[in-house]
Amino acid sequence: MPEKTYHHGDLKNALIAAGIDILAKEGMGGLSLRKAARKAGVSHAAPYAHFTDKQALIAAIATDGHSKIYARLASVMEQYPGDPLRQLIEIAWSYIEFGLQEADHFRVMFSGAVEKERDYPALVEITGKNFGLVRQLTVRCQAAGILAPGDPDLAAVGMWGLVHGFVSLLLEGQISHTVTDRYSQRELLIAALNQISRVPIDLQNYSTPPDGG
Amino acid sequence: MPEKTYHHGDLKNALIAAGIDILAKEGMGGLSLRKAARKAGVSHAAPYAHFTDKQALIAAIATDGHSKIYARLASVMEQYPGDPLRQLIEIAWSYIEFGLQEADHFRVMFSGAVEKERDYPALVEITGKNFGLVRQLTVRCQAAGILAPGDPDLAAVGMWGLVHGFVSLLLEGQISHTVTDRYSQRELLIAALNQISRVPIDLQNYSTPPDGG
DNA sequence: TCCCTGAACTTGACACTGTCAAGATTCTAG
DNA sequence: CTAGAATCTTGACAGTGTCAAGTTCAGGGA
Repeated sequence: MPEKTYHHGDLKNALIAAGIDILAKEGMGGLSLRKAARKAGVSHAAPYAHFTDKQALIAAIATDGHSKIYARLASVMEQYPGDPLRQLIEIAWSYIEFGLQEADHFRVMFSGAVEKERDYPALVEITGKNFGLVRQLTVRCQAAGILAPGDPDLAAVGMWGLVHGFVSLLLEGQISHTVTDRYSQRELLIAALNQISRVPIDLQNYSTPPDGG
Repeated sequence: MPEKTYHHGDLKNALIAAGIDILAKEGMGGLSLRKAARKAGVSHAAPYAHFTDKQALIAAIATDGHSKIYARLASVMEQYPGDPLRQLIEIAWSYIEFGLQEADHFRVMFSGAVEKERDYPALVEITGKNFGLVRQLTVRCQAAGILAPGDPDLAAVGMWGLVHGFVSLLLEGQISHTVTDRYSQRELLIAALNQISRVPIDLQNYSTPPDGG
């Protein structure tokens, strides 16, 4: 049990956690430094000992989100070694699940909430790591004939773009309801992937994520 | 020259224009109702005669953005009748140009800044119209063998997702600099489109938008 | 042991924001 | 011409990001 001391002990992480919580419950508009401070049980100016800015807290929250995505994707990657098609599908699905479940956290990461990423090295590093993972997946899919051959960087941009754009449009309600009413999100994903896949993906075989996912 | 009268005359549109201007110069963080009011030369509470909320102004700005995109895309569509491949490429390019040139306006439209689109019928209508246009393009591309056959709604989601995701990732600096340093945005787009296109798109032929675009 | 330096935190202030209520002004339908 | 609606102003309130000054506390050197 943490004693109530003058020094919090782990305020920085407590503020990040509080911020993520506020984000989940009230969305971007409800997120404020003072509210996070209140939630962590400290005074309104305490955060300035750990974050230069509100921007800095937001950047930390975004960094946390990217780390969580990396952990998810890496875990899925390990789960299906030697099956790049399954890796592609389940990694995309995992990405989408995160986006839909943690919508506002996802938005903080990809919606320009962090105005100058350059200023936050940890953020730059983790986003680079994520791109590397996507690139790695791309290379394997190319070797397996799932994706077209060519510069893997270019293929990675196309593939990731497809998946990311799909979540974004879904998240912002840009996809007509005449479509979303007729198909499940999983079906929509498979269909989207089928547009870049060189081998046809049979909906039957991949209609649901396998158990133990 | 507009006289300085008590009644502004066109305050609603003036506020939208002011908002767009602020967005372009200071980004989302700099946008406030009071600043827009100041810019339009009215008192700080005047906007409430035309917008119930700050959200309502943001929704109006988003609606304006979607209309502008629609106008762009429709114009490109007319420019190349009977050439669906060119339509696909130049529509995608035009979409991307808007996103990159009017980055913050674009973000307002696609980043959850409008929390309840449902409440803004004009916004819902124009986004539906845009999806219709994308769908129309998709059908033509399918007929020409450029996109895989099948439910055009599904194909539209995949195609639009690809383009939209590409802009979003570019805009938020998620694409590794090792990639963006080596290729122009136009090249990246062509490469991305090549991943969903059934017919290979020769970079040579489409490296630049044709004159008069 | 004492002190002292720096980090972590509090208190108080400032300008700015979204929003509401009350009043002033102008437009327009009858 | 007049009544009511639409538009706009003024003034207020709570909440916000941020800074400056002071308070508490942990750890190291004497």
